[in-house]
Amino acid sequence: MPERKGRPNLGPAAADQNRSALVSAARRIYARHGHEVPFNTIAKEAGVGQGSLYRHFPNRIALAMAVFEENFLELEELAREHAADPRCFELVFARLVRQCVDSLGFIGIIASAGRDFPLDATIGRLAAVLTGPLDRAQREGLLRDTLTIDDLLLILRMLYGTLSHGVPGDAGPTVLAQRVLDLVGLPVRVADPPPG
Amino acid sequence: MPERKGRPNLGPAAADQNRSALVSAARRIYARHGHEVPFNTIAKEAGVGQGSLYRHFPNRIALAMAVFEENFLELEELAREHAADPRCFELVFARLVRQCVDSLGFIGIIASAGRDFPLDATIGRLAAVLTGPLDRAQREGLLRDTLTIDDLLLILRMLYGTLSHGVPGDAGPTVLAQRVLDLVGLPVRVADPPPG
Amino acid sequence: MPERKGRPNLGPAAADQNRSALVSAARRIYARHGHEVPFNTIAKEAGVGQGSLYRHFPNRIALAMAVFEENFLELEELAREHAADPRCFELVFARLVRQCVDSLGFIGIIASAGRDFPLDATIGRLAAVLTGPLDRAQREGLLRDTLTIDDLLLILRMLYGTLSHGVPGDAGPTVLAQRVLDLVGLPVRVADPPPG
Amino acid sequence: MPERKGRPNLGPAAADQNRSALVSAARRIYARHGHEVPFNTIAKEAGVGQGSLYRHFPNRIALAMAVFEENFLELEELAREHAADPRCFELVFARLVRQCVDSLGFIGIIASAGRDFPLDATIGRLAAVLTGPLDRAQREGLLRDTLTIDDLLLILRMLYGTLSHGVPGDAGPTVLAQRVLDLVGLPVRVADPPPG
DNA sequence: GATGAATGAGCGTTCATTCAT
DNA sequence: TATGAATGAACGCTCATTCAT
Repeated sequence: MPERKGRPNLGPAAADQNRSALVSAARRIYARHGHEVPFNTIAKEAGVGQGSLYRHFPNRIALAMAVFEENFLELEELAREHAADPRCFELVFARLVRQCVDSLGFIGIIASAGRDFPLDATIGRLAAVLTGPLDRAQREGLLRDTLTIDDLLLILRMLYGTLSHGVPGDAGPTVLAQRVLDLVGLPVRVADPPPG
Repeated sequence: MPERKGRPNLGPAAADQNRSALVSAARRIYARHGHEVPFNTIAKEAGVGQGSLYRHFPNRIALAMAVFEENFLELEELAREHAADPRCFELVFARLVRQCVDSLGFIGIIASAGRDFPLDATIGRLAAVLTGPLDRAQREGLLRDTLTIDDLLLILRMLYGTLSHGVPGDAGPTVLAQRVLDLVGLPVRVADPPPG
Repeated sequence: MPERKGRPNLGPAAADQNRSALVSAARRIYARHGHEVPFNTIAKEAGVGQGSLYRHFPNRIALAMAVFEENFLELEELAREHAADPRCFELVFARLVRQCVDSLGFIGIIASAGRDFPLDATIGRLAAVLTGPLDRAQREGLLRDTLTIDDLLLILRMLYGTLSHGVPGDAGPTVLAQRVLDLVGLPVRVADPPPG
Repeated sequence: MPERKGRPNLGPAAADQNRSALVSAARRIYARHGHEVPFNTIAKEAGVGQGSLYRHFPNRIALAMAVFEENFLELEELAREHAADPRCFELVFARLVRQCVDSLGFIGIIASAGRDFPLDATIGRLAAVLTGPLDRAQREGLLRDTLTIDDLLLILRMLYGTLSHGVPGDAGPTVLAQRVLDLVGLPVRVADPPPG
């Protein structure tokens, strides 16, 4: 007489559903409570057993990587689509900032992983998406010539660092991000968050 | 059945020594491991019992406050001494940046205290030290007129945010801080850390 | 790095077993050492991890409540069964006294919870079980008319108070309880404890 | 340059003062918070160093004993003064009840000392004070003949037990004590507490 | 594959007791 | 003798991780 109570066991069929439920639960939870919530909070929010969480993502880093993968794909596609557009840089960077704002928790996981996580590949991939658009923007005279990829990476880090420490009376993260970009003199307009 | 062996009890005379031993142990530990180390790691590093740690600093925030108090006094004295100097702003801000670099862990404590710690007084005090020097520097034409106190506070936050998430292959924090200042266009030269 | 050796994990199937093991361990431990033993002594006695103790009973009060619930059900059933019996009061009250003797530790938890535990509902439920039998016994002339429900509650409190402070050379609790009842002139005979 | 701060060290002269300050601080504290307050709370309330507390009373039991000694002297004197009075029992017992109400905390110390404290001597002394008055009262027909010294001791225990577990909405202890005495049929009127 | 109970190491904190001054 | 700082064992509780079903 199995399955007496609790969530029904839907069997293997539910695997994919569970996986995405976990990712979006993580987005919600991390946005609300930061990345230091007990790991199984996410399982609960996703309506999934704790074992399933561990099966899909053996640790927090794996979860973050999954989100980054989505983010990268989106970014790379955007860059490809607008390769010919002189304003490509602004488009891509604005989207990147948007992602950064939306994925604070996942970045936080990586940030606090320290040497447990080799950052090089991720940074390389980020540099790769940005290089083309940056060059182009500089050739068009839309961006000062002295700005390097490393500067952009540092700016991203500043952005994350600034946003990651919420303060009671803060302006919303979008507004704050815009102020940061303005202060470093980057002519990029942060888009509003997607509705929902 | 306490105190059977181990550390000798040096008596009340050691109180002040212990207090400063705790503060400097905290500086060391936080610099090496971030502000999330178990609290009593600090007691161990200071060579002091856990109870003494709690006697001197009933919680992490109290420890941070003690350090901030020292920092503020130093800053306020510096501002007073150089009130007449046109380069006062640079001196004070450079020192502030230095303190920020050296006190990352303590700032981290406050940053993660959230609503448990009323930030207003601290921010007000910071604004108060900076206002005079900022005005003066702008009158002297050493700083662009559009820069507000709020911008400075945001820059400090960016600075802290950037430094607070150490990354394996990082340049030293001093170098990183300098790059941040350069990126936001603040003509301030970060001093080298005091030896020792 | 949990669960490297030691107790085997018997899986969820053991949940119910564990729960009752905890309750009966608590009965044993509280009887032997009073309700102020470290909470996880009970886990150890039950042969169960500390986490399981907290899963089943998030705090001492929850443990006491579980026992009271059992006790109340027993009492209410007894009252129902013997509703027609003129000696119903004696039966019910004797059982109640028996429970009181056997559950001293759990009562102690509640008694020391102070304002953390709203006693009203529990007292109300107790009053409810006793009212019918009391009336009946008075109508039958088996009990003096002046005795109120409040008196009964006070007697119970006296009983608990008396038993709760064990004294080295004490007579057994059953004997002591009987002496208390005799002193207050309640014609109730305390049953012997159930064997085992 | 001794005595830089804090309470002045008055030297040996203050010994007696300190001792009584400690006892009356203990009365206040125990009345307000029960006997489980941290031991040095009493030193603080007395305005005395923690070392002095331990010098005068090496443990809680010693403190309780000191109070009991006072109580016994008072009781014995009262019994002696009124030896000829037929109402001696009532006087003495009422006073005893009053002491019991006022010294709940100290009794609690003893009650929770278990086997660490040999109760026999204390009980013997109590029995000794009560025997004469009890006999006399029975001879006078003021008390039922069946009442033994052991009954009286049990009544005291019931009294303490009842009062020791405060309950949020309780009537004052004096009122409660009276109800207990009435329930056990002891014709004794509990005096009001001494003012102050 | 999914479920969720079980495990126990580890951190924060308190407090009894000691002891240099 | 008085003072009060120092010590560290012990408890409450959380949560990462494992594993029987």
